[in-house]
Amino acid sequence: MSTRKTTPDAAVEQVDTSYLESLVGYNARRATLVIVDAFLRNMAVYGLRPVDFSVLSLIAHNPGITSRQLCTTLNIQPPNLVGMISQLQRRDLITRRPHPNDGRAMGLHLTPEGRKMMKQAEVTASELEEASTARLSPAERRTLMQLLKKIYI
Amino acid sequence: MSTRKTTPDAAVEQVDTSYLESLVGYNARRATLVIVDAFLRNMAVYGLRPVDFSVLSLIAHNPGITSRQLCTTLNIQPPNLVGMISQLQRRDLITRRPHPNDGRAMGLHLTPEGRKMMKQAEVTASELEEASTARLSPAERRTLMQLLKKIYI
DNA sequence: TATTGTTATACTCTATAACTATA
DNA sequence: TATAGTTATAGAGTATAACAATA
Repeated sequence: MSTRKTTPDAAVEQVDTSYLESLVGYNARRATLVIVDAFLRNMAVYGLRPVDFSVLSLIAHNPGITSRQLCTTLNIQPPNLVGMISQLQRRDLITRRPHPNDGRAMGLHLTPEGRKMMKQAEVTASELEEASTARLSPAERRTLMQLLKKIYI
Repeated sequence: MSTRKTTPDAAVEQVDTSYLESLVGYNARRATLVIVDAFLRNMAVYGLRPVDFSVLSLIAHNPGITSRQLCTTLNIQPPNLVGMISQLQRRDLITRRPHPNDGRAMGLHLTPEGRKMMKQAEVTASELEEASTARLSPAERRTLMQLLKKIYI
């Protein structure tokens, strides 16, 4: 049997997070959550979540893109895109036209209203980026994106 | 009425993602998903999701921490932590002991089995970090974490 | 009166199986 | 036989309201 005295429990005053903060994954997740939160607040006026903005932005810069291409690019499961597309169509932000080469697919395009809204939304997104990275210099911001790309590309 | 000819739709061959890739939020989210995916695969042998690992790691480095402190530190809603804690307790990885100063709270501690498992799990997590950031030099890895902290702290 | 931990519950997000129309 | 889009559905993740016990 042990002769060591049993130390009474002490309360934790300050939580030590140094180990978790030494992990890239933890830091990347925390930073992402902060930016996504800011995005949700600032994009609420357009009624756009991050995924809606990504979808509309890809359609804006790739007129005629198909749902399949959106799914592959954004890692969305096809069934989960269906509702988003029909909602954006009901809001008269996008139209679906027959694909020129593939009778199974539909090409997605912004409507004039969609174009007008995205022009403003991309300005808001840029302002939001500036605010989220306010403590970074332009050079640090470029470095950060290069390093993040080295992880996921 | 317009005299402009209607251009027939063209198919999108290569999806242009350059705009999205100019946003820190997009890059941070994509990098996080890659690391989380690797985490899920490598930590499955321990039956730990990222949140379980974070909780156990904080308990390991802060013996006696309360549920409330875990929630605040990890941005978890208290009702969502209850199930995790009881599951970790059922797996005999943690114990709950009365808090020394606060009769409402319970102090959380690792069991010997919990300590043994987390010792291995943290080694796996470190290996995983190395693999996820294999294309980064040690200096770049340090820079990346500094820049991410500048966003979320 | 405020806080810790809890239950119940709802809402969102994500994933899978199976179908149709076309390639 | 494979692929684009769709439906139905299940599971995981996240959020809010309300309560008992204690501060």
